[in-house]
Amino acid sequence: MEDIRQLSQYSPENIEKKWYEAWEQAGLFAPDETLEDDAFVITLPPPNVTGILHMGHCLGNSIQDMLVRWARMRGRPTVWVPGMDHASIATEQVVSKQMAAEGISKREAGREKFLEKAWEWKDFTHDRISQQIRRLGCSLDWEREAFTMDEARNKAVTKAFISLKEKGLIYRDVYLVNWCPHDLTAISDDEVEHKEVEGSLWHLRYPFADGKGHLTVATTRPETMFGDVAVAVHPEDPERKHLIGRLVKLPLTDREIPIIGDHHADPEKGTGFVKITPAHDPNDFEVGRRNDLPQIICMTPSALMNEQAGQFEGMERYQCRKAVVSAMDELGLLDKIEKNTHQVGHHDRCGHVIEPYLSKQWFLRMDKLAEPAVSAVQDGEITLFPERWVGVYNNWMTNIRDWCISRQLWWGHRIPVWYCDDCGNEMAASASPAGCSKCQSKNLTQDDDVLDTWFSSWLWTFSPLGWPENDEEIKKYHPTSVLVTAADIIFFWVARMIMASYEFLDEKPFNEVLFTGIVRDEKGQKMSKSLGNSPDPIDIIDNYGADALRCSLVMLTPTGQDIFFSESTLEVGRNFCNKIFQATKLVLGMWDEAGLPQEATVGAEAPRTLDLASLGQSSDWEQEPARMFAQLWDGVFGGKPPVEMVDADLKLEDRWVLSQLLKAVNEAGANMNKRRLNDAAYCVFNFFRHEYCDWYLEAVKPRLRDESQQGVALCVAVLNLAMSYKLLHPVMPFITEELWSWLPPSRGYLMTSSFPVLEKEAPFASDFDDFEQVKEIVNVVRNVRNELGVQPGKRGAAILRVADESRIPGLQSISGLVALLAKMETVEVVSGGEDPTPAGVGVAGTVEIFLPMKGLVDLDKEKARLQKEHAKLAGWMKGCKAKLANKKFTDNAPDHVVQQQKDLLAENENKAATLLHRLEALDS
RNA sequence: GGGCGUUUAGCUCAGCUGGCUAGAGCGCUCGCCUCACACGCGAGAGGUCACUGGUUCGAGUCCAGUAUCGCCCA
Repeated sequence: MEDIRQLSQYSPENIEKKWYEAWEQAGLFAPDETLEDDAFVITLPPPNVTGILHMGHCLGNSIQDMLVRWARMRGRPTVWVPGMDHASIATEQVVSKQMAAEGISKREAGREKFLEKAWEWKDFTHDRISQQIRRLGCSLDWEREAFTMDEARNKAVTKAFISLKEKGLIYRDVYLVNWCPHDLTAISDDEVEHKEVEGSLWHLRYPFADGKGHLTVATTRPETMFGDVAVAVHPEDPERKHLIGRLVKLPLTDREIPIIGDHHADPEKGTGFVKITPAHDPNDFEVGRRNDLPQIICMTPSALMNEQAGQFEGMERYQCRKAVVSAMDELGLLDKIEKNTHQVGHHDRCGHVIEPYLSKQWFLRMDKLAEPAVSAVQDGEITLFPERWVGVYNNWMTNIRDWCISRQLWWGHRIPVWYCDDCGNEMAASASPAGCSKCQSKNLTQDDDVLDTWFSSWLWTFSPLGWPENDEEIKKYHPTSVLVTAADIIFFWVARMIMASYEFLDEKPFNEVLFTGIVRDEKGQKMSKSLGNSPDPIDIIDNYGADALRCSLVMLTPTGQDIFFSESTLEVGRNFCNKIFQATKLVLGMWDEAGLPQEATVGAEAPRTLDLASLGQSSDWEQEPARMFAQLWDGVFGGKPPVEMVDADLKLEDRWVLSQLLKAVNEAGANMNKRRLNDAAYCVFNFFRHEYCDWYLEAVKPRLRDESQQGVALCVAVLNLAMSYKLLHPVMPFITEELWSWLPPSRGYLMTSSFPVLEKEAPFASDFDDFEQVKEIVNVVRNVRNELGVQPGKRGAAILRVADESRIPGLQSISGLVALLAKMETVEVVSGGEDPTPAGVGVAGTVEIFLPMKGLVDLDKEKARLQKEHAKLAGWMKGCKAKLANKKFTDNAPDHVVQQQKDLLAENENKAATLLHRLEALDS
C-alpha cells in the first residue's frame, strides 16, 4: 500500500486483480440471505461461445454490474447469474472452418466427431470469455453459472418442446423456408437480412401453346423458370383476363403451363403477367396454395440446378441465370432488360443469398403465445426503456408469424422426436423411447435436426434458476428484476422471452428491459467479431484499467443511444481515476502528518443502509452542524470522528461542500431511479472534480497545515472522499474499494457497505449562497487579471466595494477565502469613496471589484474589455425590459418568473452603471 | 411502401413537466511545471438550436408540414 501511495500517477495494475479475488473468496458475489429485502436478480444475457467479447458486451456488462452493485449497496440480496450461449449456427461455422483448415470435412468426420471438436472449442472460448468478464469486475455469482447446452438447460429445452407439442403449438410441415445454401440449413425470418442489390428485370417471352403469338413475363430470377407451374394475370385485368385458361409453352423445357387468374398479379406492374414458381418464391408459394398448383423444385440444397433444368443441370444458380438469359436471347425470346434495384435476403451469419426453399421443418405457432406478451407491455406490467421501443415491439408482435425452429445442424439441442421405422409413428419424448408406442417396434430413429438457438435462450430468465426442477429458486428469484440488452435483438430474444415466461410460468420474466446503445467504431460500424473492429477488452483493461473502461463507457453513452468508440474515449475515465487517486493522496498525506489515528475510533460497524433524510431536517444541519456531521460520520464509518468539534469548527467551505455532496447524493439516486445511468455517473464526477477538488480542497489547504484546524478539515475531507467512493463504486469498483481501504476510519468492504440515499433536497441553503458568492467574486478577479494579462506571480491587492455599509462585515468574513482562491495579497472591503485608479474593474452581483495596478498601461485594452462587457449587459437588459413592459407577460407569467426578470434587470443595471462610470473615468 | 428515430458549438452529445442570458466532454486559443494531480490548473473564443408555418405573454422544448440522415419491417 505504501508503494502505491508514492506513485506520481494512478496505476490499476496489481489493484484490480487483487480485489476481484478478495471479493470472490469472501463470498460477496452470492446473495446475502440474511437481508430481508426483495432480491435483485439479473440473468446475464449469455454471450456466444463463438469468440471473444467486444466493446458492446463491455457496455452491457458494465451497466448490469452498476445496477447490481447499486442494489447490493442498498441492502438487497443480489443474484446475478452468469451463463453462455452455444450459438448453434455461428459456432458450427467456426468449428467447421477449423476442421477444414486441418483438412477434415465435417460430413466425413460425422456427427459424433464433430460434436467432440465443438465441445473442445466451447471449453476454450468459455474460459477466455469468463476471464474477460472477471477482468471487467462484474460481480456475478459464479456458483450459479449455466450453459445453454448443459444438462439442466437441456432438460428445460426438452420440457418446453414437449409441452408445446402436446398443446398442438408445434407442428411439422412442408413449407417454403429461408434456406442458406452455404450452411445447408433453414433459418428463421429474423435471421434474414434484406439488402438492396443492383439487379435487372428480364422480360421473357413465353409462347402460347397453340403457336399463335406469345406473352411476356418480367422476372428478377430467370433461373427459376424451370420451377414455373403457371403464369398469373389479375382476374379483373380487362386487357388480359380473357387469356385465363389458355396454355403457354415453357421455353427450354417440354412443359406446358396454364394461365391463371390471381390477385397477386398487378396489371400496373411489369408486364401484367407474372410467372408462378411456388417452390422458390414466398408470394408464389401462396399463389400455388390458393390455386392448387404443383410445386416443382429446380435446385439442390446447395443451390445447384437439378434435373428439372435439363441441359442446365449441375450449374450454380447465378451461372445458370446468365446461361438461361443468353439461351432465351438466342431463341429470340428475350424481350428486353431493365435495370432494377431490389431487396435481396442474405443470411445474417454468413452473408450468402438466401434461397426460398421447400422443405419439411418444425414450426411453432406464435399468435396465441403473443397475446399475453403484448398486453404485459401495454399494461405497463413490463416497462421498456427507452420507451420508444414499445412501438417497435407492438408492431412486430401484432404481425407475428410462425417460427421455424428446426435447423439442419449438429451443434445444438437435438429435436426430441423419434420416428418408428416400421409404422412411421412420431413420438416426442424426453429420452429415447424403448419401443414404438403403436407397433412396439424397436426400430426407432431420432429426428436429425437440432433446434434454433433462441429456442433455448428464450427460457433464459428461468432455465438458469433450475426450471423445471427447482421450484424453490424460481419462487425466490423469478420474475427477475431487469434485462439489459441491445435493441437489435428485441425480436429474436426479448419478445420471445416474454412469451416463454408467460407460457411456462404464467408470469413475466422481468420487471423492466433496459436497452443499451450499440457500440460502433469511429466509422460508425457495429463492433463485431466478423469485422474484427473491436479491440480485445483485455488489452484495453491492461492499458487503462477496468474502472477507466467502465467509467468512460457509462459516462459517454447517452441513454439508449449508440456510442462511437475510439481509444481516446478511454482517457476521460483514466484521467478521472488519477484525479481521485491524487485527491486521496493529498488528504491522507495530511492526515498522517497531523498524526490522526490510523484505525477507526471504537464503535459499531456502519449499518448496511444509509438514509440521509433520517439523519435530520434541513434546519438541524444549519443550527447544529457538528452534531449532524457526527451522525453522518457514524452512518458512513460507524463510530465517532477522531477529533472533537463544535459547531463553529465547521467553516463556510465545510458546510458548503457537505451541501454539495448531499446534492450529488440526491441527484445520483434520482438518476439511477430514472435509469439515466450516464447522468448518475456524471453528477458524481462533476461533484468530485469541479466542486470537491477545484474549490473545497483549494479552500481548505491552509487549514490542513494549521494544527488548530487541521483535524476538523481533515474529517470533512475524508468524509467526502468516503461518500464519493460509495457513489462511484457501482461504476468504478476497483479503485474505490482500494482507496476506501486506505481511509483510516474505514472497516470492511466498500462493496457491501451502504449506498447513501437522500430523496429530498439537500440542506445548507444559506451557506450555499455565501460560498457561491465567494466563487463569483473569485471568478471575476481571475477573469480581469487574465484579460489584462497580469502575471500570475504578481499577487497585488483587491478592493471590494458595496453601496450598502451593512454588508461590509459579511464580505470581510469571506475576504480571506477570496484572497486565497484568487491568489491576491490583500482583499479590502469598503463602502463609498473615490474609485481607485489606475485599476482593473469588475462587478460580481452588487459588489464592485477594483484591482489597483500601477503597471496598468494598456488603457485601450481595458476600455475594449469594459465596452464588450457593457454591450453584453445592454443586450440582456433590453430583453428584460421588453418582457417587463409587456402587460401580457406580467399578467400571465407566474410571479417567480416575473420577479426573476426584475432581479435580473436590477442586477444588470447596477453592473452596467459601474462599467459605464468606469469608462467615463478612463476617457477623461 | 409501412413504422421508429435523428438533426443544438469544429467533433460527440445533454437540455426530463414550455420561463434559457442554450450547457458538458473532447478539440482549439492564451497564460501557468502554484509544494495531490501537465492523465493537471486558470482564462477565453466558438451556436439564427435543419427549414417553414402555427399555438402561447413566452418555443431548442408543444403542434403541423418540408428537408436530411439513420435504423427496423415488408
